[in-house]
Amino acid sequence: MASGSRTGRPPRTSVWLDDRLAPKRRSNAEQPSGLDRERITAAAVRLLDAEGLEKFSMRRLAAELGVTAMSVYWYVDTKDDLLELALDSVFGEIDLPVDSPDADWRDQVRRLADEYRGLMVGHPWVSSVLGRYLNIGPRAMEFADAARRVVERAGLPAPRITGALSALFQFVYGFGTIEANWNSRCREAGLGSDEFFHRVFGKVRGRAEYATSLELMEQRGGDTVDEMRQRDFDIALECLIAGIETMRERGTGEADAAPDDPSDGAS
Amino acid sequence: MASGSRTGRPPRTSVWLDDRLAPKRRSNAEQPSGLDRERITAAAVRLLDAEGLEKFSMRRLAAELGVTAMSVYWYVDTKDDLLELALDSVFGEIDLPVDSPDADWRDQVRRLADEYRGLMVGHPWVSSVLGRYLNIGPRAMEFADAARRVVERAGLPAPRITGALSALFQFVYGFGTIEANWNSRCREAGLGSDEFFHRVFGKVRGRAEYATSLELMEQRGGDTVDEMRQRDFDIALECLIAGIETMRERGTGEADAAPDDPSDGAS
DNA sequence: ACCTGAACACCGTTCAAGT
DNA sequence: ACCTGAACACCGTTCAAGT
Repeated sequence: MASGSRTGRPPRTSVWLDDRLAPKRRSNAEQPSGLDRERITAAAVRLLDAEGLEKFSMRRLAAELGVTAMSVYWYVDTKDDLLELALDSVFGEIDLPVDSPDADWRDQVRRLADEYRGLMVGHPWVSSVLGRYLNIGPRAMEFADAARRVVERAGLPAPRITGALSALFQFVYGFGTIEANWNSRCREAGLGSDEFFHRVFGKVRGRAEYATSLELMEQRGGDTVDEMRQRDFDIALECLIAGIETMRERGTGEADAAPDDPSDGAS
Repeated sequence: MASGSRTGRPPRTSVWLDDRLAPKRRSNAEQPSGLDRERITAAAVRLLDAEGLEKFSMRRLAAELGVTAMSVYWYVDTKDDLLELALDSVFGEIDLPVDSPDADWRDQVRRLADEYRGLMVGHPWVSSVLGRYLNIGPRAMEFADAARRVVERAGLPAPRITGALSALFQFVYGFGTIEANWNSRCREAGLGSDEFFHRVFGKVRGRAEYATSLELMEQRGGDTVDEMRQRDFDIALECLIAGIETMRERGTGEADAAPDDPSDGAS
């Protein structure tokens, strides 16, 4: 009945949880072809960046490494595993804030949000991969821990911290997804952001369904698409930070812990 | 040089912008096989719901319709076009608020957010499709218009409205993506949300990288995964609403319009 | 106008075989 | 221990042909 069991073996959950090859992950390049997990992952990231997730294939990757498609399977169980490895590897690019209790938590939130957004814009395939897997690799966990420490310093009651984290970083995720997708389409069309915008804009002019949206756009005349986007991001982020500040001491808690559980302040 | 031009014809942007077949979209089922766009789209949605985006294929869909794979191509240019049609069709399920100026905008925001989240959870493929295409179908536009009208009623200065919209709905998008993905994995594993959680939880116990996350989880003992998720969603949404309220009159505008443009209050 | 069949250029992955 | 080649069961899409 369970759809994942048609091949006999149980459905995979994540490289980080059930990787048959994990212990043999020696990075010594003593192999005939100089292959190892790091080299494969790095090549995957390079290819994903250059050609996109759609065109990425095990065969294409193997060719890039000068090797047969099946050689890669010696180091990696499945394509899914490889994508998870690539995902976690780019999380390593994020510059995490040092734990300085004198710094303003708001600035640190802004910096983390910028870093996260930058990751998604810099690697347009990240959004899609993030949405497909569990994202529990070691570097993603470091990022999550850092984010939690920063938001904890805002002084929220404990049960609200995960909600605030969710508001912040799910927003950045959604924003980065749209932005990365837009950029990819521009690249495919061989156009700059503004040229592509005006092409879409032009095709839609005069159609009733788009009247109000067009109107909204014309009010913001004079700016580039990138400027509008940056401003929306900044405003949204300030909105979130201000929202978090209001939740520090407000006693209401309609949405807080279960109705008959008064242990909100527990460490 | 542009990567999209390898096939000779220009890269597609959207069914809604360059659909060669648009005018012939007659819905009279006078065809030999009773096929038309609506029937095809409906079947696609059914199949996507039942088996997921990964397993969805033109051949599989054709089989479901009792027809050859290539028959579908008479009504639809590409698989991408079909996915955009399916996406817009489920946007039609969203129950839009009537324009009642006496209702509290906060309640209407909560309702729209719930509807949007419900759409993504009810159709786990929606998140992925949303992240890949432009989402400018007629029903998606109606939703966007409704959202804009609701947020406008919060009384923000005009240049902040799109930022606030972004904060709200990109958050719901991100949240819904994670949630839908989690649910899909549970279904694949043939487990309930809590059982699946405890499986992952168990595999990770004792590993240093996961120590702080596990600690965080244990503090919330006693609740089901769904309850925790619902609470995070509610708290995040209240955080966003509170944030929007603080942006109504605050004069700072560090992130507002361009520095030398004082025309903020323009209609 | 609508539908089919065969074909092209791909996929991820398995498996037996090589070194 | 590591890598290859052939094969399986698929893809999206084109194109010439049928009715």
